[in-house]
Amino acid sequence: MKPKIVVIVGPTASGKTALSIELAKRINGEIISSDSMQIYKDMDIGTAKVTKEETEGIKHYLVDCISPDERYTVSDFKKDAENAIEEILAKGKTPIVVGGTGLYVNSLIYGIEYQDMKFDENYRNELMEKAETEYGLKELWETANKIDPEAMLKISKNDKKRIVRVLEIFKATGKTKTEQETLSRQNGVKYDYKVFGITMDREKLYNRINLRVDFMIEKGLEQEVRKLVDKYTKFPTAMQGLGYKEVVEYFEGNLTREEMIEKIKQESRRYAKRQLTWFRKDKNTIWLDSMNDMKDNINIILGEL
RNA sequence: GGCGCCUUAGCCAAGCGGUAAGGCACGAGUCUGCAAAACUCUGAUCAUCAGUUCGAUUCUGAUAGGCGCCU
Repeated sequence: MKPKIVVIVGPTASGKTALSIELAKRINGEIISSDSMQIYKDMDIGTAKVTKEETEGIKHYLVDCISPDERYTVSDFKKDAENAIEEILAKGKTPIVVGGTGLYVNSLIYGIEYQDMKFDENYRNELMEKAETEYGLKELWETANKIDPEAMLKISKNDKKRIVRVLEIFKATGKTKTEQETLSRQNGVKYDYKVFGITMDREKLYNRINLRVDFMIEKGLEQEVRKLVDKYTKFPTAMQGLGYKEVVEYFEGNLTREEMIEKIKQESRRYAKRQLTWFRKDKNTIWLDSMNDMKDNINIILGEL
């Protein structure tokens, strides 16, 4: 029988952290974060990373372990998360995967196997530069369409990132994206994942997000970003983090402080909406209302294990 | 009190006689190596009333609201 693994997903500010820690205490579990931004060091306030006190001694994996100037991707996550799962299982404990990055979560629950493939920075830059012009982008799309017409059926002609990706895969592996995806599904899923999603009345959620952003500012988000840009010179992905890029814009004088705060709130709300769209798609997810008593939600989870 | 200007979807904003560009937000959705990213879909009869006209958001007048200047 495959080991059972609890997965908790939900939009930002829905209360995933608190629920997961309570659950971990209850079932002798340890937590694996599936959050593409909390993985970075020196980014604590803006990512609402769990604090030492909040963990109540529960061990967290994949939090605070990558330098913001490093490149980290789903495939790294998949590998690291499975290692963590093995480590936790070896201790006789239960792994609890918690986080809001749908892409990362899917790599686990659908058992997607990523092939070894080196990242060619120059090639990407070259393609992205070409994609900047309307004609260049069209050309890239046509090239991609010759290589993998099946994949292009689902990719918009304006979707620079995905068009470029099709070409990157082909250059690096000689295989098409479609072939690559078939291979990625060969091995099947290793564990018995039980996915729980946290929901909340939309208006309440948006309210919580607004308050949380105000709190981040109060706690010194601006200083955190200042230190970050002073300490590191490049940010392959970390600067995509919500709240970070907006503060940088404010530093550069492109936004007033008020505008910056408003923008972080708005972008966070939109992010939460996209997360809900993502998680709703999986029909096996068991939904928990965040407004319920936490004990009740924990009991629902226990009932499924 | 006088003179002038303005009034287009939740917000910003083109059009200025032939039956309403665009951007943002909201909502819905996509998602296999940047994913807190990227991308897709989706809304109005033009402040109100009356007139001119084959036809008005576009012209005229009145009314309401706003802005500026003057006394």
